[in-house]
Amino acid sequence: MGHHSCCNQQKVKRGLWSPEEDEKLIKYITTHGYGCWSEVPDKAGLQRCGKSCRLRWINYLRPDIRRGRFSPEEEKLIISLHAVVGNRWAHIASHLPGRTDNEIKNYWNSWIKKKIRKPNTGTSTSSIPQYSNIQIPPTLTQNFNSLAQFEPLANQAMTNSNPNDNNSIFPSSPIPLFMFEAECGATMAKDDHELVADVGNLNLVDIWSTNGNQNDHQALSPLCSFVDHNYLPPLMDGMVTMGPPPGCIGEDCEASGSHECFEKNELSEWVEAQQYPGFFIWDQGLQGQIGGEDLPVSTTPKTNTDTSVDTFPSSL
DNA sequence: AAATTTGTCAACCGCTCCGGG
DNA sequence: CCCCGGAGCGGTTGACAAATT
Repeated sequence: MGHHSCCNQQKVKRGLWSPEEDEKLIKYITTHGYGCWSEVPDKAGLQRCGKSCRLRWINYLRPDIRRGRFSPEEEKLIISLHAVVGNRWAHIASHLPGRTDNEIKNYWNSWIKKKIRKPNTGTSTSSIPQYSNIQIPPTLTQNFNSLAQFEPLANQAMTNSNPNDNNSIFPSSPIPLFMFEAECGATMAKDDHELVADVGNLNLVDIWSTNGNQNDHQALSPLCSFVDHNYLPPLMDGMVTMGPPPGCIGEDCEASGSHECFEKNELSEWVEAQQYPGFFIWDQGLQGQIGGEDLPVSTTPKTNTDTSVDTFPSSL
């Protein structure tokens, strides 16, 4: 009869909500509150399934909803949180009062589409547009000058960032300082990401792995921690673009860019040789700046002829 | 100016988790 | 222990709007 399991009513309306339906739902919820969504349609006189009512209320009708464009601060928050927790929209939304996971997800998806529109050709040409004026959040710019400074925080991050724990507090940890994916998000397998955190000191270059292949990296990296991460944060002021570094360990390294990880010292040496202190530089145009030093992009020996300077939403 | 492509966004679908029986 | 139903989550769709050709 009903072609949908959650909708047992005779006539179940779907699609966009009419103002009249909204009014009914608002009236019902504001007077009765909600306990069981599946009984809301009946009691409110709506030809909808409970799930649809819940979604409508949560995403659009509840009084504390915040509408309109994301503020620059909100956008920055989303970007930095997403860099850490990946597509955990509800988690990100919990840091933005009045915003919903759906809204943030939509925003990110259209934003990301811009970012990865041009397919990655496998050369060092970045398909990632360069954005300006994005402030790196304070937790990402802290400088660490010694392992002794860094290690307690890393341990804390490890302790608190159980990938199986939805309530992991990883985002509020001072770790990571900054992370990058080994490859362009456009071509990367979702669960095969490698992240590198540079703590502003070449001795402390470390490899971070997503939970896709964490075991591989755990053995190599004493400070390894796990984050769920799908896409890079955008390039920021002072970031540079270069080809993949040498010294990659692993057979598919050449072909795929850098699917395997680097020995700590090899990567450190290589980074040092680039004469860009404060940076580490990574595969295929994805690299970053640590510690707030702005090196002009023009100093980059760039092989990059990228002209796709997509504009970041104007409010930034 | 019409047709086509691209973008936006609310809503849907299927899945997992969890708690009660 | 399993089964069931509801809540919540994230990927995806599709209607409509906007942009482009």
